Amino acid sequence: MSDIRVTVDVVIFTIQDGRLGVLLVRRGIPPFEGAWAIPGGFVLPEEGLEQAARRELEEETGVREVYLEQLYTFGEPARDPRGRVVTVAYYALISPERKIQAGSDAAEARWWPMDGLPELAFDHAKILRYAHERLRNKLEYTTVGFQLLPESFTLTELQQVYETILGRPLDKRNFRRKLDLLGILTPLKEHRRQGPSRPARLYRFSAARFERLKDKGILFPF
Amino acid sequence: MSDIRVTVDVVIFTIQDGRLGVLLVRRGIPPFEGAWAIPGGFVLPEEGLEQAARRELEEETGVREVYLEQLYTFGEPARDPRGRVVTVAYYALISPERKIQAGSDAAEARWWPMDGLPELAFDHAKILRYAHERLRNKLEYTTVGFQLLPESFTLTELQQVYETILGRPLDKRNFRRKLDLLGILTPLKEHRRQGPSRPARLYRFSAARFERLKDKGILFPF
DNA sequence: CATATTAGTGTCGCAGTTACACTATAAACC
DNA sequence: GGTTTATAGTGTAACTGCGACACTAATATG
Repeated sequence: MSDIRVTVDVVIFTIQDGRLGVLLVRRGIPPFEGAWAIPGGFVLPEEGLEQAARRELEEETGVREVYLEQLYTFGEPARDPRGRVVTVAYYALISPERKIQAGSDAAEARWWPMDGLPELAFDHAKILRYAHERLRNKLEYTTVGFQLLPESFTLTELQQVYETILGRPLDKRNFRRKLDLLGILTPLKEHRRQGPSRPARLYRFSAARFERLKDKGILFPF
Repeated sequence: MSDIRVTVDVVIFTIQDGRLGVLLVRRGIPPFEGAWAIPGGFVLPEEGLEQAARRELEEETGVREVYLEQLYTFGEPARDPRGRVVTVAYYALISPERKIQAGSDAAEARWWPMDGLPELAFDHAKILRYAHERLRNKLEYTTVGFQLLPESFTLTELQQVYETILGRPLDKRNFRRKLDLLGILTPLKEHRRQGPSRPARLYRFSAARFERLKDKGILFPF
């Protein structure tokens, strides 16, 4: 009697040539035929919620072991015209190098920039807004930003990720000072050459260092 | 086929003679017969999730219009031995003066201090830990603390609420200075007399003032 | 060799935070 | 009514973190 259909929806963020992008799939059938939707699907009977979200994520993008966090659960009775559906929304961050096969199954799927979204099905516009806001907040006090970059990156690239998501420019020297104080970056020997200018040193995120800081309650202050 | 039972559980916090307290109900039937549990119940077919949580809250305590926030959704396949149950957990804050009728229906219900909990049913210990942590975090940057106090209160009482939940002592002068700077308290004419000592001035929270600050992005820094 | 382009670096002022100790007031007691 | 007792209430100084700000360094390109 009080059984309800339960789905997971996964907001998959990435960095799209300097902008924040999100993966959407196009609906081929009503309701909202032709509109775009957040990838998701039913939770299987023997499957945990996060497990279901990871399965959906892998089906859509082919990637595993990415940052994934529960966002919120949406359950307005009228959110799906076909009947009662409660959806547990997650969001994931994947680095541009990994977004190999957007849309492996038959459905049409593509990346959209967050500042130029198409028409969205159901209450998915609301879910996306909420996910974006959560990401912004999370960025201010954690290191999730690294999840959106490849393993090695330059400081300028890292700063651009932060500026993109926060939607405001950051001061280069202040940005670098804070990173330096945190001591969570390991400089590499290599440099990145691009165009007629000084090459930038590559760094990688040193998770071990970060874990120690996190244990002391020190987080990421941007 | 992928229908799942969906419940809401509501962690109801209050202040218990200077300590953080939570309302629990005793289970009269297996599984976990005799153990204590977070009040909750099934989501009705035509009912939103928050609406369901408010209904449970009112059934247990008789109070409405309290602070209520979605906490997290727990859905491990094995969390309920009777079958698949996904629970959307909420937490609520109610002031001591309002906790009139703990356990209005037949079930045994009582307040427990968070630092001396009984044995808990299902994964409810985990849910409580998570709720406590969320409350602590929330307290650091919002004004939810006021929700746990009666309409008028002394500064010492307010400070005790913060110390109780944060689990650390705060400096009296610094605490008062911050409140003064925020300007969200209105002093009243009355004082509270208790025992052989100087009476403390009563204050009340001025929500209007707070809303203006919130709009500017200024929050509560403890 | 000159030019263009991005990388990389230090300081100073301000604001917010912490640490810290004494006086004020009313009730209770004798 | 004077003394005792208990809690309320108040200011300052050092420190720390944060923002604002401009020039030199290194390589590719033509």
